[in-house]
Amino acid sequence: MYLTQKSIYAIQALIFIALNNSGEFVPIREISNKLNIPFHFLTKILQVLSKQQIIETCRGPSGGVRLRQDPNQISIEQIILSIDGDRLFSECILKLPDCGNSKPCPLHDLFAPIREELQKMLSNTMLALLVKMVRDNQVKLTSVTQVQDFFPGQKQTKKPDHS
Amino acid sequence: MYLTQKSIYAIQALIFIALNNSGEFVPIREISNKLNIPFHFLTKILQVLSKQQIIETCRGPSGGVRLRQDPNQISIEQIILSIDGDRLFSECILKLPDCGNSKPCPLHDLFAPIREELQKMLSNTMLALLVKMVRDNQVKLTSVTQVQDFFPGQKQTKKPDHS
DNA sequence: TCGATTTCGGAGTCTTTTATCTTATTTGGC
DNA sequence: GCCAAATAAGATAAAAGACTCCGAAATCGA
Repeated sequence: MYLTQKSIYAIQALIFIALNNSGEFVPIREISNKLNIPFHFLTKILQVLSKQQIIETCRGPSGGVRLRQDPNQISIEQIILSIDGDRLFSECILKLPDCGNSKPCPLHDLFAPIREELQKMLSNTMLALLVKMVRDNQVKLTSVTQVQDFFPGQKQTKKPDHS
Repeated sequence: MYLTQKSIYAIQALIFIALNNSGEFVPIREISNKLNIPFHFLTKILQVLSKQQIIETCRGPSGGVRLRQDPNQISIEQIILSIDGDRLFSECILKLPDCGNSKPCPLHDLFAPIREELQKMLSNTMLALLVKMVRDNQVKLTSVTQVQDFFPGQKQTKKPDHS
């Protein structure tokens, strides 16, 4: 309703990448498997984040992706803007093409403060905070997974990959 | 981004119907023409609003639709709920199926107050208020139309209908 | 250098939402 | 009773969003 599936995947993936932020590249396939995100779809999302300088990629064996910026510097707003553009923050609620302050739609003025607050919240929320919450097990990143499952415990039940 | 096209059309149509709230039935074709809403699509939306007791319909010559409730009693929230259900107010931002207060998603707690405020605003905003704003020409209902155009002024340039 | 592994990028498919078409059914007036 | 005007409802089509496939390019290790 608020975010596209792309943005959702982008946020989840970046949290996962930041969790493994040891300087090594995380293979996209691993992200896809652990978070249950369709592999090829994720690939394209990460390509966008790469062009936006949020992550960097490396091909070949032991390649993958890693953060290019400090997770304390990456806001959730920035992620959403990279993937969805600014529709969430600026498009008219009733989709009137020229809705603005001079001749707004009936909901414009009522909505404006709320979406402003939303944008403020998202621009003040840094990736690092969400990562901390996941790491402390206060929140979950997927419907079934616990943090422990993200890290090389032992016998990884090999799931069929989502290619 | 926030509302589906159906909800948007529903809100616009109800404002238009309330503008013509003289006790007579407003033909759906007229709403469709004046607001540039696809006729058959609008028909189905209004059928839902009819089942929800928000409007009543009448077939046959000089038939159409009219409000069943006082526009002061119809909230925008109610319209959205009728058409889209409560997804806007309750569905997890990251679409985690079991995101709740016990084990939420990373954005749950940050989003909660904002969407609560959104719901409060929409439940406090009554159709009558939006109607007044349109009537007073403070806001516009479609991208091009002025209030005067809604009422039988004179030579109506007959547009091709959107069937 | 070769082969395996991984991302890149273009094209194509599937699914959901939005919109259209067609055939009833109801209603009112003559 | 019949015709015209309107909504009701089901089937179909188009557009957008979500997802897949495949060949190419880069990289690493043997």
